[in-house]
Amino acid sequence: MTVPADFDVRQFLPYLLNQAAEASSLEFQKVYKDKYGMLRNEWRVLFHLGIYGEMTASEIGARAQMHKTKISRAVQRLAERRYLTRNRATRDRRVEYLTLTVPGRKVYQDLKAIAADYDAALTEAMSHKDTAILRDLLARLALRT
Amino acid sequence: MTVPADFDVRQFLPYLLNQAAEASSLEFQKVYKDKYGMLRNEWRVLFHLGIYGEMTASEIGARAQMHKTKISRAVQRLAERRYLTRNRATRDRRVEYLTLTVPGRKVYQDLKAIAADYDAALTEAMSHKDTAILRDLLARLALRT
DNA sequence: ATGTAATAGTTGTTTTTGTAACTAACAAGC
DNA sequence: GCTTGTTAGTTACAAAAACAACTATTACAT
Repeated sequence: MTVPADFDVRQFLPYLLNQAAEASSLEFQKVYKDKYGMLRNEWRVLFHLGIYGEMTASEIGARAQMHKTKISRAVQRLAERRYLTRNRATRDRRVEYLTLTVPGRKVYQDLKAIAADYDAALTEAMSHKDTAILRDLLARLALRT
Repeated sequence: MTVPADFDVRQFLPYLLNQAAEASSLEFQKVYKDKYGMLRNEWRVLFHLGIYGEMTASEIGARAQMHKTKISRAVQRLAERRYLTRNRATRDRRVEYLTLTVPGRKVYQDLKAIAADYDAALTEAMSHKDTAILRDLLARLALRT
């Protein structure tokens, strides 16, 4: 709890993180927004289903650290667009299994490829070692919740 | 444009950045929200004025990369709470000089101290060298806009 | 001097988010 | 079986953000 008298708020980690997150999200956001009319939460749900296959809303919530209302609305919109299908579980009828449709998987593959390119562009000016450190620290910070 | 077939979207930098930003902002957000009823944009405006002293809204916008409507509304609320005063410039009467009041500066000092502690807690588990890399890369990513 | 464009900041309207309350289904104890 | 508590997901309402249009003032070219 020792507070250095000269602490510079411009170096405050949450501030830097938010700035970097906003700046780096902008360009890619335009892709899924303009090209597919998707919101960020929808893109997140989509890509979790793309990675893990069939999942329930709660499972997505646990993985993505998203609140259930966000997921509920994202799923609704993705279902309207026919990017995923919902299947009520027989064993526990509260639960719904979510699966990407063929068009949904196509969108996922497309966005994933664009994301890969964009990620490469973002890290272009960084050393391989530094980006590894960056990703590791970010993942750890994200888990801190 | 070489896309590795095995690109893992979970490692996508904007995603990691957003996750880390959200997680690390949460706790501190509670402080300025619960203790001072402030929004994030207000805290940002406040701390820019705390650092740089008298500024105009546009100057804050340029430094913080915030849109002018965000600043306008943040300034309004900070003025209502008497945390800052607005002074119309005589030379160019479109411009307003913003300055923290004594209570405003007090709030800034308090939040800054808490931020320092919190920053220390966040980086506790990281090596000094790694946090330096982290801050540097984040700052660079933020500038990329 | 006068019309046109640019800048500083505000306001209004629409989206999106956050919070809390809700329904439906299950689980466990009695 | 029946009450009580828990979980999955949805919906309603309030708060906040995004976006566009606006006013006032200055700058600049003719």
